[in-house]
Amino acid sequence: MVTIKDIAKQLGISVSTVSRALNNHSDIKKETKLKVLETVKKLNYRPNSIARSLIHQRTFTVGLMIPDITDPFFSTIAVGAQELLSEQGYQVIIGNTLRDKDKEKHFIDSAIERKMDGLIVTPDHLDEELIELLANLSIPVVFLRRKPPKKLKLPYVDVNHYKGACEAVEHIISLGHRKIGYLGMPLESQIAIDRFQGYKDTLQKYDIPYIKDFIKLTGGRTIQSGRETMDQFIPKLPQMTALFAYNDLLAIGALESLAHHHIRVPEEISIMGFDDLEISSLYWIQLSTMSQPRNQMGRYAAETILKMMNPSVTNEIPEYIILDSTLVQRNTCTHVV
Amino acid sequence: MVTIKDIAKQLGISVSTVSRALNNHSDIKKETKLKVLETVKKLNYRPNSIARSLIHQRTFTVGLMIPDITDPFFSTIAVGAQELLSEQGYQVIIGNTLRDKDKEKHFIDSAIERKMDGLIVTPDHLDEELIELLANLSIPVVFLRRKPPKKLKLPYVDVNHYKGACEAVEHIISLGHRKIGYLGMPLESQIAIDRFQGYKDTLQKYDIPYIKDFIKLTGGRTIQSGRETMDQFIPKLPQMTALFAYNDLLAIGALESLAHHHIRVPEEISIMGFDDLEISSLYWIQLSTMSQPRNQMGRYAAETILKMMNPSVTNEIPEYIILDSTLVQRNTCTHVV
DNA sequence: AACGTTCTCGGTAACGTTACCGAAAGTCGA
DNA sequence: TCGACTTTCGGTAACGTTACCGAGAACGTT
Repeated sequence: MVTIKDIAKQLGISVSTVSRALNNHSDIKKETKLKVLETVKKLNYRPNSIARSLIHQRTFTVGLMIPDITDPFFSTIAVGAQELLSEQGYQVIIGNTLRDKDKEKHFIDSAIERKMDGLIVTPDHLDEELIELLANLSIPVVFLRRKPPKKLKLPYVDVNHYKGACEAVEHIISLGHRKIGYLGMPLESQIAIDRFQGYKDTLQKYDIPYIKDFIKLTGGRTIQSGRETMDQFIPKLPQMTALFAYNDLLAIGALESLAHHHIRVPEEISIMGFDDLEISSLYWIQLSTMSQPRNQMGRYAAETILKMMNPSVTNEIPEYIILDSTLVQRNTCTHVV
Repeated sequence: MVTIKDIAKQLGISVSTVSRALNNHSDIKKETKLKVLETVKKLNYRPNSIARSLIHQRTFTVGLMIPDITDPFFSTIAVGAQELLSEQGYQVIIGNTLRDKDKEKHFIDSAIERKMDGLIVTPDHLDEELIELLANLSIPVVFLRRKPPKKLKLPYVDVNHYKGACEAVEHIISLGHRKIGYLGMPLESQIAIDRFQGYKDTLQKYDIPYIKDFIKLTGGRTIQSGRETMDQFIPKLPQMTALFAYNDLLAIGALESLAHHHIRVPEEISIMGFDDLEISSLYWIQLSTMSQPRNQMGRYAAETILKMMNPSVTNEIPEYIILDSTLVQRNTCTHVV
């Protein structure tokens, strides 16, 4: 490998002079600087950022821990974060955890040992061990899509799931529906709780009775599980005129089930999703849904971590950034007949 | 930051002894080793892999350059590569180029400066400059989804696009079709050339005349552009009984267009795709297609780069790995009436 | 008791780079 | 021509770690 020493030797000058030439210091003659740059090209020298990192105690890398890059939801967030960070010279290291606890822990370990400058995380398994790990971290951390436990006192970026659910249900109600079901996830995550609460509170706000038979919770977060759960819904269907799903995947699963049972959407039942995935705008689906600003979430998380990594008086670090989701009206939600 | 020095100081021993304790060397007393490990825990010491890299001249990082992580096609490849590499202690750094030439160049630059141990690339803009850059690289490089130019002499992993196209068209023919159109990409990439050639050669093999009007090439690789191009096809449609599309996105665009024009698939026309995306198995689409072993491609690329990074006599480095695609029969391809 | 062997440890240099300090050379005005 | 200042450079130490060599202690053998 060609190093700064080789250049110094070649020109008969010292390494410190070469270093200064390469880093645009002022105390160097223009002539020698040019000679150095010339030799750099000739020898195809490339600075070793490893050595640089060791001195500066900065690696210009940021870790981004997400559950699944295969999921367009998260990859879009990742792209948003990456765009901003790479503009600032940071390398983004994606940790794909597949919602596996050991992988989450392993990634944070690796972030410590590789001396990343910051960390953006969407942890799934936030148990005592992981909290302890994050608490002892000496680098900035931003939470994404999850409020950090009080103990941690870290900034976070999320959308207002509660408000989004309220608006979704409110829209359904504004179309005249009164018998509105909910197809959701078990109340194990805060997001699931918030969206369900939004559903319930909005019903109450409009004096619509809460009917337990209109609620069905699924196991997985896949189209398949949405479909299977909807199959169980079908018998009670005549009473229901609209259904609010926890997310687009479940909604699409429901659409599959309904199509399979020859129940017309939206004529016989209206369906509302949450997320606005790419596939939701497909010709055959055209799902009405709440769109989340995914790319922006990534960007805001990046912006926050940048502020934390480069502290200055003028840069206030926000406690949290809560974004709004927006209603996207397509073809699965219409006036009750 | 707590370093190896702090541990040495705390115990009144030398840093080299601590280092040997941490690296399982034999010339150390069990007693002192235990004391060291104890202090490591007490002080929450973490080895600094940056410093380690500097000495060992290895960073245990591998760069993975892909056009778009948002595309499930590439993210699945990435996951496959990541699985294998992280098992071996490597960190994967994903470079999302968005098919932008500057970003490709920038990522390779960054790979050099950060002293990555290896590189897996799917370059889009393989011009002289980029070839030169790759040629001067002192680290192993594996090409993915693209044959490297002769000048480079690097191993590559790909599927046999020609053979896949042949099998697809052969399957269509076996269903009795003789009037088979092609909806493709401009012949700018090798993949586009191979698939088109497979289409043409198979027609010839079965003495089916090649009709120019049955060929339409699109601009983009999106559903949208597939749809728009299909709209132009519609007038000539009565003569055609089947259509082979360059990939699933174009095929789905075609399905949209056909649905919009109330032309029934597969009753009036059969459609065949290539790639087997997740959405192709959706209830409303059920696209017959050629499935590419995406995860495996990533794994093989990882396996190859691992062999190159850890040379030994027993490990032969393959010149190339060509995988087969497999026919997935769904509902868009049926017997001609 | 003297010897060779094994076990255990410390000191030093090195990886590639930059910060810092001091010194030599050049410049300028009086 | 002299001092003061500026310009330009080199040497050294440091970042955190490991490889290498040599030395002392402990041990057993004759």
